[in-house]
Amino acid sequence: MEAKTLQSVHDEILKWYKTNGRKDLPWRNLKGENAPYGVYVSEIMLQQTQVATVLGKYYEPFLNEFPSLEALKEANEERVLYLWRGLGYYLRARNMLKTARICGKYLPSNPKELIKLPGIGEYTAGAIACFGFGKSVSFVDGNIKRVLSRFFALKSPKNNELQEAAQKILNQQNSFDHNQALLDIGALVCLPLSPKCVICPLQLWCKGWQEPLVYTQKKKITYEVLDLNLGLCVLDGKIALAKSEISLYKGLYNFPRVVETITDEGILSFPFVGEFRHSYTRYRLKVKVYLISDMQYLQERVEFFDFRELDKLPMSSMTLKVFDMIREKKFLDLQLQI
DNA sequence: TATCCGTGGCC
DNA sequence: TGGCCAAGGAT
Repeated sequence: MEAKTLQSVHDEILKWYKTNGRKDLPWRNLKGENAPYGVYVSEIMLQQTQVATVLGKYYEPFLNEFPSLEALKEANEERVLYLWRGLGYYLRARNMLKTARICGKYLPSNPKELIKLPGIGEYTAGAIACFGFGKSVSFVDGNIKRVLSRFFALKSPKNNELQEAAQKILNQQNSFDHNQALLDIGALVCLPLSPKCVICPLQLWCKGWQEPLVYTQKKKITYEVLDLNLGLCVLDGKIALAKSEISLYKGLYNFPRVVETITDEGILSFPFVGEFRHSYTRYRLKVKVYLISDMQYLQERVEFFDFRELDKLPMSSMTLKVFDMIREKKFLDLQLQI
């Protein structure tokens, strides 16, 4: 691309950004020495997660409780996971704590250093360097990948080709607005299935706009349906929960699974509390909850919690759904007072 | 390289 | 309603 053309591309991108870009994102308006930390928190939360979700319930409460990397460093893991309740991909939260403890007071500003930290990959390292430290660096996320693939007509491009494309089109004079503009164009204009090429500031130079779907083909997900039988076990007004030690929901408190016992009636003969559907990644769960009075029918080692302690524990959305269901059914009201 | 790791919202 | 998606990283 000629220098003159590139200049026009940069101008159009920034012009579009000034009138159409998202200026309301709190992590794009941070000042002072803690700006990199705020950007860091936002970038981790935004991994595979919608902006609206992060904005709604998670970003500000987290920054209020842990306003700096130094504050986060002193946190205990359960509290960090608690603030992550329902956000998903809980490894992110545990890795943030690890990173804070490794770094101490400040994050490094160099992408090559950032990427060595747990939970920070190629995209996040570049985004922190650019948005947090004002470095003139390029990076590629799902949005930018789509924009660049279409712009340069790259069919199933390899990672290094995308990185080179991003570097080639980077606006060194204003990388912050340029990169944020590319993210916004991807999110608002260059949509996966129905791109709005008519209003796109890049259409004049885009090599892929006439057949945009060619560049966004994805693998089909094979969903799997699973039954999950959980036990509601209450002793002396306390409820049994198991802290996960496997990668799924690691560090969170879950209802224990029930051992399968074959009876004449069917698989399980325990009193039935209720059921609901829940899905995660490629699994569709039908979750059934049974009342269990004998711990020997529980598959996991459990701890017992008073109902007053429950609201302080880190939990997944699935576990919160179990509590919602119990509450709705007025089940165990007397025993648990919930 | 492919799979695992969550969730809520959309149509 | 069910398939699909959204500012990825770790293994």
